[in-house]
Amino acid sequence: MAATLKDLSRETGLGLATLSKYFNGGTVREKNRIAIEAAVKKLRYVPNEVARSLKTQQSRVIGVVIPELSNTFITSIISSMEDILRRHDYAVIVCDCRSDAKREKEAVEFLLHRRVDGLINMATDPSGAHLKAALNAGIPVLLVDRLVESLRGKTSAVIIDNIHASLQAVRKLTDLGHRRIGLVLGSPGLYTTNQRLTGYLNALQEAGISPTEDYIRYGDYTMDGGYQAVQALLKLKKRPSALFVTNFEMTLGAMLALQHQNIRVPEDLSVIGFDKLELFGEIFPDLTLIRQPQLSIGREAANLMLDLLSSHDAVSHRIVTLTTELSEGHSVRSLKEPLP
Amino acid sequence: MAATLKDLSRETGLGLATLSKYFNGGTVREKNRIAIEAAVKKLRYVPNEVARSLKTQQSRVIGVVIPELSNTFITSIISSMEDILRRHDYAVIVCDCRSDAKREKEAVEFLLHRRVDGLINMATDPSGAHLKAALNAGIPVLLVDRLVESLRGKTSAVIIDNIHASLQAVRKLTDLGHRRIGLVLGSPGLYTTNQRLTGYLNALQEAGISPTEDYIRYGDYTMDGGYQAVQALLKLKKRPSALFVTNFEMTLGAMLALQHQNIRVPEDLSVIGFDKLELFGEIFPDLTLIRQPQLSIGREAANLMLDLLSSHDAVSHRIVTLTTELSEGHSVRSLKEPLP
DNA sequence: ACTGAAAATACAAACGTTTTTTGTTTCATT
DNA sequence: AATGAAACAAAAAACGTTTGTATTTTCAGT
Repeated sequence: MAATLKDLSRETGLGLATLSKYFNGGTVREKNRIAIEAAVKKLRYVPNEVARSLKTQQSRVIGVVIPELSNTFITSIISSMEDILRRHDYAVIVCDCRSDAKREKEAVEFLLHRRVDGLINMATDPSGAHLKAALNAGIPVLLVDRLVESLRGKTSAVIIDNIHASLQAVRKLTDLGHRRIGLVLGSPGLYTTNQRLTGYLNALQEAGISPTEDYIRYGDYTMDGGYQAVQALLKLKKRPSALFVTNFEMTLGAMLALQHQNIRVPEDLSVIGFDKLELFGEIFPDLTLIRQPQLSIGREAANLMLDLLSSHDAVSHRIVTLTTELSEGHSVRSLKEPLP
Repeated sequence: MAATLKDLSRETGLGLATLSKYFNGGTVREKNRIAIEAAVKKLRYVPNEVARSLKTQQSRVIGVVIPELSNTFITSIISSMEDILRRHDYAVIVCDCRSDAKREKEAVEFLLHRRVDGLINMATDPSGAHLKAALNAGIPVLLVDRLVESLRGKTSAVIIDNIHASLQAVRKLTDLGHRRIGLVLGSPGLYTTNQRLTGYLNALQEAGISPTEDYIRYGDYTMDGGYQAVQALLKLKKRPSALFVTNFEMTLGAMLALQHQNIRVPEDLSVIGFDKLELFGEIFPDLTLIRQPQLSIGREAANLMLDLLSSHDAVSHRIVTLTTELSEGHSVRSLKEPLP
């Protein structure tokens, strides 16, 4: 059906080598160029990337393994990543593993069979076991958003400065006189959970506050988890005067819980959230929150991967840390001034 | 680096054909099976899908071209699609064209170069020009969510019954005595826009109401568009008593506009929206709306594509139409009963 | 142990490129 | 007219599989 180089060769009378050279950016004589282009149009020739991949031993495909496709934080990262990679002629195969470690491992194996040139992973399995095969195969692995301890030094990564983000948020609260600060974290064990907890503890220490176990809650990074966590916090005898919620879904859940309990923000309770996303920004427009630069994360990841692919000099792994921004709304009040 | 069949052949003393047969589900002698499995483990052999693709002339890759990756309606379809396809050993390359017809065409070409076995497209360009190359190449094309008129009979499709969905919603309103019904549509020219308008007009006719041009607004399927459209509707001398908003983002925008204008739902205005999505359901929990079965759309699309791929009997194109559901909340009131 | 059929295997060609080698043509420069 | 470089042709090997044909092995039935 589809035309091949051989057909082109017959049509133009040129040799395979010349044609191959033409398609790979080499120079050919003007009249040959014209002949080739005419033949391409006539025979509707398109280069067969599969054959090319086999010969060059690179597929020009990047595998991306993520915990969840239906998550705007993740898709906006992927979107900006894919954009850049495709512009460099790399295709992206995305595998959604539904936050399931077994599926994640299968996805990595699936991608290795397909001989992807590189792997980008937002890790579900904190042990990193799923990535061993990829590292053995010698293909570059790039972690996004979550570091994997056991792979320190073996992979590159693009992350945000979680500790500082958390520190910054909580410091804001202590600066304004808050001493009872509730923290809503993701699932225990995850990299970002640990980091954001550390930042919180650092900020408390800085302010000379000793942490209260009851104020630290785990909400699984889901809206419902955030909702439950806040409900629990509100039931405490000594209620917190402020909340820091460490991802977007949980922030949404937290706000709903507060709304349902008729708690005013910031009069009754101060709140700092996480990840302003377009649509939701309009619903709770005045929230103070930590913003992650999703577009930059995607861009850095794509560029770093392209670097890794072009420099074969093996093991120069880089960890790119991006900074977050504290976007000030009106959901935090100072305890030092009385309410009007 | 990576082991090949030849290495396995050397290691086990078996021929290539035998090994190939083994990997493709054929039977080999017990002792050979054991030898092969040992060698696979020892040499860490993984089949090279690229070589396999070249030989078999199928890439086992499906290309998916969508207008926007950061859209939960779309990603939830893709998610369920990818799940099924991967289980059948098909990889999915997703190309986000940002609702740009030029990018869409480039994406299709990109995928054709990679010799995808099939193409799934939620079309941005209503003319369908971008798909010609794919049809010429003879690969199956499957449209999702949006039909392309010019391709009638040349592609399969999975859609919802837009006319009926719209009819059902608007009939609900007329049944309750509403006669001034505002309609917020997507971008002019899009398939779904036209269909949903038709359903609206049919319902009006059924109720003996002649349509008012002022009540029909285009909101581009964006939240902001919905917001603006509703604001314009509210400025009319004869305000509508009810609204039907035809996608999720616009429904959100509409609700915000109403909130900002202190319009009570349903006391002051009845509203029927579109596409309940998890997170938002909690924010406006009592909305009456049309629900699309995203998971089913994805599932049907995947299965239909698998069908198309296995049956080479060319031109048996099928259009699968799924039904929507009117999910009743409390955002619609009857004009036949006085307010309490 | 002998036969015959079925199962298992070996061999080689093919898929569509890239790349190397060897040798030829083209064409501007001296 | 001679020189040299760039462009070209032709042929062949290679990438790692699959597959058709031909050959060998296996083993039940005698």
